Amino acid sequence: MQKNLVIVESPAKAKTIEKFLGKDYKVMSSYGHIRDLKTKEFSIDIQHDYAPQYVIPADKKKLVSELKSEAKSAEQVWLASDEDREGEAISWHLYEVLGLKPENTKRIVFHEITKNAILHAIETPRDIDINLVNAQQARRVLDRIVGFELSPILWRKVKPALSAGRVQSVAVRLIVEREREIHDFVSEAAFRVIANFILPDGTTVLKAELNRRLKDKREVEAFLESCKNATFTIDDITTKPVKKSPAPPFTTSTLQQEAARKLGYSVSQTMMIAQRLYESGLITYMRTDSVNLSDLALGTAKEAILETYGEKYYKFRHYHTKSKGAQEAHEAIRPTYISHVEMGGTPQEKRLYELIRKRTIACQMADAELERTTISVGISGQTERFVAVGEVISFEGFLQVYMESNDDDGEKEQENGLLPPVKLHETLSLKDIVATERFTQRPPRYTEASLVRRLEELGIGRPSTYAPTIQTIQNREYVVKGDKEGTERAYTVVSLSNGKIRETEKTEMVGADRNKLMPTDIGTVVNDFLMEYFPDVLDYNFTASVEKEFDLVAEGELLWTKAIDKFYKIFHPIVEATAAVKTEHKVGERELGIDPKSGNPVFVKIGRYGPVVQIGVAHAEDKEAPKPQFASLMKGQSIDTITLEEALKLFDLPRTVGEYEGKVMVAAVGRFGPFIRHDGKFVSIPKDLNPLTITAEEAIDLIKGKREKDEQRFIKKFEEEPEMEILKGRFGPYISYKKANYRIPKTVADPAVLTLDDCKKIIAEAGEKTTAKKKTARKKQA
DNA sequence: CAGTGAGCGAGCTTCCGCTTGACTT
Repeated sequence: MQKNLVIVESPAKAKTIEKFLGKDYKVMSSYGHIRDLKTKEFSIDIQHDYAPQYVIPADKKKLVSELKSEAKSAEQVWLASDEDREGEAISWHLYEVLGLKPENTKRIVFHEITKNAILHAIETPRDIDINLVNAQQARRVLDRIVGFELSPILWRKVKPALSAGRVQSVAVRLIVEREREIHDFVSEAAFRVIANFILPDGTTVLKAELNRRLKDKREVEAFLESCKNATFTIDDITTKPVKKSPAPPFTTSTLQQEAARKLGYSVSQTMMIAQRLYESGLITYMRTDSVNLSDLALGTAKEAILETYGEKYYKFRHYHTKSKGAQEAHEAIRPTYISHVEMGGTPQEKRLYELIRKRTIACQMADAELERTTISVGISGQTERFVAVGEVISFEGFLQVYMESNDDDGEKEQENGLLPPVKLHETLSLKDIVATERFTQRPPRYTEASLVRRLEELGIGRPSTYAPTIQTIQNREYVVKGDKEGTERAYTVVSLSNGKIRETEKTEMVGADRNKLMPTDIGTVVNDFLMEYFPDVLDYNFTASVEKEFDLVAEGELLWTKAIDKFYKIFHPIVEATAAVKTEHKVGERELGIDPKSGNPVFVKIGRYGPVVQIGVAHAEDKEAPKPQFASLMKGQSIDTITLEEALKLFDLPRTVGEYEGKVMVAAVGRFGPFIRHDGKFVSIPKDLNPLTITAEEAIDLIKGKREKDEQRFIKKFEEEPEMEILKGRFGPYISYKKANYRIPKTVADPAVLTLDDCKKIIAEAGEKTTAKKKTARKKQA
């Protein structure tokens, strides 16, 4: 017999709120949305004003029936989902699905999870805001139309199972365009000139840089020549105070960026760890775009700062969320209790918690004060000067606790440290001058985190979707996260020392990248295709402009169906027209030339299974005609750059490498990369070897190596039961029996002592579990 | 730190945003 039922979005929230409200209230969670469009069908009735067909997903049925029965027996139902568009829609769906009545249903919102805030919310209920709900429906329907009309075009024109959408397609575009910028980038060289002077004391060195870079070697030589007999005098010393302010508290996107820079976590790793911290009650909600801090948090941060650092270090700061229509449904990401320093958990969790705690405290601390000193060294007879800049921290302020990192992975500018004491008009003696050829930097490739930052700047995607979007564009093989080897570049160093000018050639590695996002052939082809036919959807401002429409809907000034209709009337005809274009050649196809052996044309294109070379064309009607030949491109090759010669070489595979133990060895490229087949067994060919050039000796070494490794995998075999094996795997020892694998219980200290009967027992015990698991695994795949 | 190892004619595939789950053999 419950008097009141409160429904919130997340179970962790439900737990805390229940404590505040006492025994007259039962608090349950909807676990996000409880109803959505069907997953496999279009589910929008275009003819009838875009009516959406909503269903309750299978995994929500049980929850919904529980909510329904609780709602029935409650005197009053309180819908307490978040205050934003999605939250309002969740409340509305609950209202509809649970069959709630207006007289005993109330909609409440609160901005922080404290007793006072919740009690206040209960005292000031309102009704469901149907305009806000309609803005959400418009957003949902638009995304479905875009996704489900564009994707099938890609299946027909490019490759099956591809996808396109308002968010993911722009993410891919950013990466494709950045790669083109990098490709087209021409670096410019200039000489950076650094002098080392000796102060009058005869020992102290002052390092200073010329106030401009010199164009070329001739200019450098002329300049150095002119310095040979010049005098160097300190002609100016200025000192001015500089202030630095702390960064605002974490949102999802800034947390992802800082955790990547400072801790090296991937975007999804950060979210998983943050989720655990949230569930343990250590931090506030981790999916938020708000930089707002509750009064309680501001108060405890103040206390912590006063106690640890003193009054001088404290400064009250209030941060405002930039996005218009400020949906301060959540707070910034912060520790639940700022006084809480030590915590249990894994080292990863500890490090992320510490990062969040420090950032939160720092944002309420005083500015750091620095003194920047600039020393100018004049050169007799010249207008150029050498300049030395040094910074001294006069008051640490927030830097005591936390300093935000930046992305630059370019060349490190010299640290501005402390400068030696000097006097104005002092004459310095020259130790040496070194002019080093430096090049302008190409634009950087995106990391996961910097892509998230860019998407957020464009207003595309939400905190809950950044990580999944990055996953999707990689799953579709539009983008790969990987390393790029650098290239060697020569540069010149010209120096003046002991009155002599010397020139040396040096080399450096440039352009190497680790863990960066790069487009694949598929990503590039799909992007170019979409850019050609659907530039409006791919426009960086598309989301912003439809959001403006949704805002009008939310304010009740525009019918949501009108907003959708306006878009659909323009969009759908293009879809129809594009689908109707019969192309003989696939999108992105390129002719390389003629195969000298057969005289047939050679193409590269995106095939059913990825990039492929094709010789000859198919003749569907003529069964006698020779079929075209196919060969997949190898890793590192691209349909944009592959030459006819390279393409024809691919047809040399599979290739017989030689014989070993009386059996042939064949090199080929399979689904998982290049391999050697020998005696019915497969061995992968490592990166540094090529299946086109691998020798018999190298292949035999690989086979031997593989055999050795296989031996080490076995912990135990049983003669009486050859199908039973104990093996070493990635997750520890396991039993393999009749092609199925079984985990060894943790109670077994040494798996090598297990007998055949022990193994059979383990299998029998695990038997029921595994069959159940397999069923769910299959469901997931379907 | 394992396992896998083709094809280019069906079938099925797909969106974005809200939320955790049951578990790695």
